[in-house]
Amino acid sequence: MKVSREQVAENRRRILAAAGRLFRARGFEAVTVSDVMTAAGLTHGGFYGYFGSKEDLIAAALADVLATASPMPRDLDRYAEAYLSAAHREDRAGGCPVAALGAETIRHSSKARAAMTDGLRRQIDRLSEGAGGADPETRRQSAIGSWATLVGAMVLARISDDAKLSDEVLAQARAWIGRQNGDEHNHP
Amino acid sequence: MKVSREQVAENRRRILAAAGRLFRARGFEAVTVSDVMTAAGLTHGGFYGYFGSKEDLIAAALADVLATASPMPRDLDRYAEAYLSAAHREDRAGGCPVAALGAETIRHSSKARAAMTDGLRRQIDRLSEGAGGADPETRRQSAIGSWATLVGAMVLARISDDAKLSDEVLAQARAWIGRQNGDEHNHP
DNA sequence: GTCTAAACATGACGACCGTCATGTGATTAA
DNA sequence: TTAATCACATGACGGTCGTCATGTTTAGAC
Repeated sequence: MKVSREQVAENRRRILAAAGRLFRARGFEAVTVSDVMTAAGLTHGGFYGYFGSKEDLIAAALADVLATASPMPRDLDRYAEAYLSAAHREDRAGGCPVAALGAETIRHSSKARAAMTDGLRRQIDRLSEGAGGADPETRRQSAIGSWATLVGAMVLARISDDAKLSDEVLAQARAWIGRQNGDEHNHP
Repeated sequence: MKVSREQVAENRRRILAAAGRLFRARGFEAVTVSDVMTAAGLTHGGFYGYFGSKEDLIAAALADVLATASPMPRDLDRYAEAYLSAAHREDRAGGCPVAALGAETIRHSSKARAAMTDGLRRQIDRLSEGAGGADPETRRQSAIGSWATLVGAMVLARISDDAKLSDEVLAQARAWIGRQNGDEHNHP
């Protein structure tokens, strides 16, 4: 049962996409190689024709998800509004890989960690462009501070089993970021 | 081989302490019941005299760690300085359980999640006391925004395999929080 | 059209984990 | 001092997971 070249390419894409979603939803360790292959429409045996090990898949899936980042809105406030939404909080499988898997990545391969670090660098650069202020160093500070706030607020909002508290965390974090940016413009 | 009443109490304390450290260091799933019992100086068989299941242990260990929070410094800036330190970044096993396990807790028992939510509520209250500003609602916003920034910055700093970038994340997040508090005092 | 190599399904393997049954020896209450 | 209880060690059980060997089928080259 050989398969066409295009089919192979699409299978690889499907495996990566399935792994990316499953890992974000359940974490690296709770997802089985068999789970990923089944979700990709295959059986577990073919896996090792695509990746050398589960650890390799983790690194590849992370790099894949991080490569296709969401488009950057005009400014940081718009980005925060979209990121800190209830829809994003509910959609772990399709949401930010840093908020879902950031804390777990440290314990895996150096390639997985390198992929995350690369994503962090690119995200800081992207957010710097959308930050207010003339001084590049100030914009970089806003980018790092805002990104930390966004990731942390999403983790906290997902922790809370009290919907009211969870909503408040999202709203207050949005306001907190807005307060920073607003202050920026008002400064001499 | 019975054991004295005090020994039982100390064993329980040792099991919880070992579980708290191991979970923070390796995550819930990578830690074995046997690992915890060995670290507590016992063998795996006695575990089910103390807890009904591993899931129960997770909830109890989380509640235990969250109950003994670090003392609140005078103001939010001092707290951020201590939290966003290189020492804390390195000490996963003894550090903040939210930064280490927050994202994973969602996938476990409702008791574990409730313990985390309770910890979040208490932390917001604690940080509100150290926040600047006269208006209680503004102080609460500073507490939530700062806490999100602290947790997120620690996650990001631990992700980076580039020490320079990791240090910068900690420093910029500290400055970002300080900018908020500083602005606060200067406002009319 | 034939041959070959490759992709995937099936199935099996060793290892490990959570859990529980049983035995044993010390503690505590009488 | 003795009897009954209880905490823990030992060991075993299903179940599951990552990985690999093998067989089967078909795409692609000649």
